[in-house]
Amino acid sequence: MNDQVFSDLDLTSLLSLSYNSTINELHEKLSELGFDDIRPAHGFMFKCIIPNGATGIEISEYLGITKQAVSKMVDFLEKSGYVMRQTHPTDKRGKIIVLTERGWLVVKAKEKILTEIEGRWSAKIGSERVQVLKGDLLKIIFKENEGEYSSFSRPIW
Amino acid sequence: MNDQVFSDLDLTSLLSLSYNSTINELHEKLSELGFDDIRPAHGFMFKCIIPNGATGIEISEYLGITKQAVSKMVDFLEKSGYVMRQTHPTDKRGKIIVLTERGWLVVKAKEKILTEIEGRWSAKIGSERVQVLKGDLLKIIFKENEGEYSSFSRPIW
DNA sequence: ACAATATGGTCAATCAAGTTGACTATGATA
DNA sequence: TATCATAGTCAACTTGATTGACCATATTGT
Repeated sequence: MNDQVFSDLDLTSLLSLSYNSTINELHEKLSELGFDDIRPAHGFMFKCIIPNGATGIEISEYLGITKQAVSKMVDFLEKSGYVMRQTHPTDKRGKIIVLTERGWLVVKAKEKILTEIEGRWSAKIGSERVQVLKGDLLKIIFKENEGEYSSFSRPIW
Repeated sequence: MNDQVFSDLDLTSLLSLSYNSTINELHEKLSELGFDDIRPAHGFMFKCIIPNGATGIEISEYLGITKQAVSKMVDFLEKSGYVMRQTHPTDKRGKIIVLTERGWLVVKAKEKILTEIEGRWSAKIGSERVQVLKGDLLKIIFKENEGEYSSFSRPIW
């Protein structure tokens, strides 16, 4: 196999590498803190739940998977103590998924870790450049013609 | 569920969104060109194969999956005409996976599409800024302390 | 030289995370 | 109030990975 020439990477590969290395570091650190059963998709779900809970259907639309798959994920996360199913206040068919105390702990830990990582980047390229970077990425994901953000790709965590 | 405030996204989410939207667009366009059976992992494998072929073990290390999983992928890609297994020139145990003509076609198409996308970005934020962006991302994925690029995250395509 | 061990690849069984389809209970509507 | 729609769960299946066993060939140590 040919060696990868890093200085010649296209933008897509660079985005992939930087994103993946961030997510890997995040989950390594979470693992060290005892949250070793949390996968990226779980954090993605937490983002949908925060701050006031969400129904299974809402989560499934957010994650882009079926409601049955969400139900299985919630089974797992409920068993491991991160979320709870609550009865829906107005709709007796529905349930609301909310974070438990442990769920909030992992969310706080995630924020701390990501802040650290972003801080390391600021130390390396300067915080102004990080702001420019964020602004540029924001412009890039904004679909010029359609005037809205791309719908098929969603942030994890 | 709370609405996503796009202007307040952290860097990780921005990287995820921009990466995913790029990959989605790439595969949509490939699909239109008739390469609808190609998944991102396949393109990743092509990158390892180019330009002189690779053994199954090499590919498995590159992709970070088992050699058995690679073998199945190669079965699929061979059946659909993108790669071939060749006998290894010196090691009678081994085989070399190489691209077929159709395999090269999809690689060329991918390059064209990614160039278009990067060009669109240049048109939007300016090509100098795209260069800065690339340089910054490169610095970010370079692990300062260890003096080497992060090993667990690899580019797709 | 050759016995012991390591390596490349495949086969088979299994696992994990998703899917589709069927169903129940409740809600909304003609 | 009869009908249709919706939220959630159960069960069966699909897919892309895994582990373990195996064969053929290479490499190594004595």
